Amino acid sequence: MLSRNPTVQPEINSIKAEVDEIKRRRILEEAIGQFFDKGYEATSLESIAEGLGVTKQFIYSRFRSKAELLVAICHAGAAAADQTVAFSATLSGDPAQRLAQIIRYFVRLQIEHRREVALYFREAKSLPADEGLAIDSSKQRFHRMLRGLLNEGKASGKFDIADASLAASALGGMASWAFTWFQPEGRWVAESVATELAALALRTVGVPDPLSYLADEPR
Amino acid sequence: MLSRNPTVQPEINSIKAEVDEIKRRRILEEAIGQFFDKGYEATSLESIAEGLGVTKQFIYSRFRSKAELLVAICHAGAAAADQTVAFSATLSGDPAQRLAQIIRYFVRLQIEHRREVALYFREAKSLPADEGLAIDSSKQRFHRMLRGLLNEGKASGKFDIADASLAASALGGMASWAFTWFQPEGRWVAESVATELAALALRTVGVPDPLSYLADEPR
DNA sequence: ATATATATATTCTCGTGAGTATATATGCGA
DNA sequence: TCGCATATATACTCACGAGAATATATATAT
Repeated sequence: MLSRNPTVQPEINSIKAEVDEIKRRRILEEAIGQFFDKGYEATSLESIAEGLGVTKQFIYSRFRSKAELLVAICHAGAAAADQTVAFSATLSGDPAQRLAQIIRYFVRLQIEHRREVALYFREAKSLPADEGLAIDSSKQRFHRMLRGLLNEGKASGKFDIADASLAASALGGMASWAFTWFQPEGRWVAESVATELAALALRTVGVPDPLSYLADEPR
Repeated sequence: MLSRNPTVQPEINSIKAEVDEIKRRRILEEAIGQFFDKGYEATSLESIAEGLGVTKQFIYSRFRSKAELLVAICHAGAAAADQTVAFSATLSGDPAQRLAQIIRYFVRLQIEHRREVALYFREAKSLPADEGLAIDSSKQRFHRMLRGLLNEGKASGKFDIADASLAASALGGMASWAFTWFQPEGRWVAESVATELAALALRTVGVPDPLSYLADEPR
C-alpha cells in the first residue's frame, strides 16, 4: 500500500487547528461577556464553564490560568490603539486629512471592540506586571503618534492649538469615550459616529471647514 | 451641687462627632487608595485595616459592609457630575460663556477626585443594584444638561454642531478622560488643564474665538 | 467608686473559587 | 482490531476573606 498522500496531512492539521481556534474563541467570547458584566475578580472559571456548557478542565486545556484569559482579552483591547498607530504610518499628505482618517479608524475599532477595550481599562491592574507595562506602552505610542501629528499640523499652520500633548489627550478622550456610551442596539451607527467624531476632532484643533475633509464619508 | 452647664453638652457631642468623622475619612482614604491600586474585589478589609494599623472590627464599627465603603466612594465620584449639574443651574447668559464655565468646573472636580471617579467607573458593577442605578442617573442628568445647553446654543446660532447629543458625549469624554491621564505630580496644573480643555470644548462646538470667553482665567 | 455604654481587639465559621490529581472517553495510526 | 495520545469529566485540596461571636479596654454617668 502506498503511503498516504502527504498533502492530506497539513489539511487534517489545519482542520484541527481551526477547531482549536474555534474553541479558543468561544471560551474568550464567554469570558469577555462575563468579565464585562461582573468584573474579572468576581467571575469564576466555573461560571464561564457553565455558560459554555463544559467543565473547568476544558478551559484549562486551552489556557494555563484565569489570568491568561484576561491577558488575551486585554491584548485584543490594546490592538485598537496598536492598529491605529500602524494605520497612521501608512498615511501621508495633509495633516487634517490624516487626522480625520485616524480618528475615524480608531473610533470604529473602539466601538467594534468596546468590551475588550473596557476590560483593558478596567482590569489592567489584575494583569501580570509585564503585561500591564505592554498595555501602557500601547497607550503611550498612540498618544505620541497623535501628538506628533498635531505638532506637525501646528508647525505648518494647519492646526491652531496651544499644546499638542494636551490636545492629543483631549482628542484621545473624545474618541476613546465612545466605548462607554455607544450601544450597538441604540440609535447610532458606528460608521456615522466615527465620521461625526472625526469632524468634531478637526474643529477641536482649529480646522475651519471639517466637512471638506469628510465629504465622501458616510454620515 | 449644681447641675452641669448644659451648654457644654453640645460641645462634647460635636467633638465626638468630629472624631467620628475623622475616623470615617481615614478609613475611606485608605479604602480609596487600595481599591484604586488593586481593585475592589482584590482588596481585603484585612489589608485596609492593616494599612490603617487597626483591626477589621474598627472598620465594621463605622461601615456595615465592604460594599458600603464602595458605595460611599462612588457617591463621591458621582458628586462631580451632580455638582456640575447644580452649578450649571446657577448660570445664565451667553451659552458659550456658560459652556466654558461648566467645563472648567467639571474638569477641576474630575481631577480633584480622580480616584473616586475612576472607581465609580471601574467598580460600578460591584455596587448594589439600586446604587448602580443612582450612579447611572447622575451620568444621565449630566449628559442631558450638556445636551440641553448645546441645543440652546445651536438654536441661537452660537454653536455649530450636527447633533447635540453626540457632541455632548464627545465633550463629556474629552473632559472626563482627564482622570485617566492627569498626574498630580506631572507637568500639568489642574487649573490650566481645566481652562485649556474649556477652550478646546468651545472650539469643538464651533465657537470661533474661544479665548475671548476665557481671557481672565488662569492658563 | 461603681455601673453602664461604647469602642476596639481576638478568635471563629463558613462559603467560595483557583488550581490539581485522577479517571474515563474518544478518535487516530498501525 | 488494538494501543496510544489527547480531550474531557469527576473529585479533591487548599488558601483566602467576609462577616459574626465573643472578649476586653476605655470612657462617661451617677
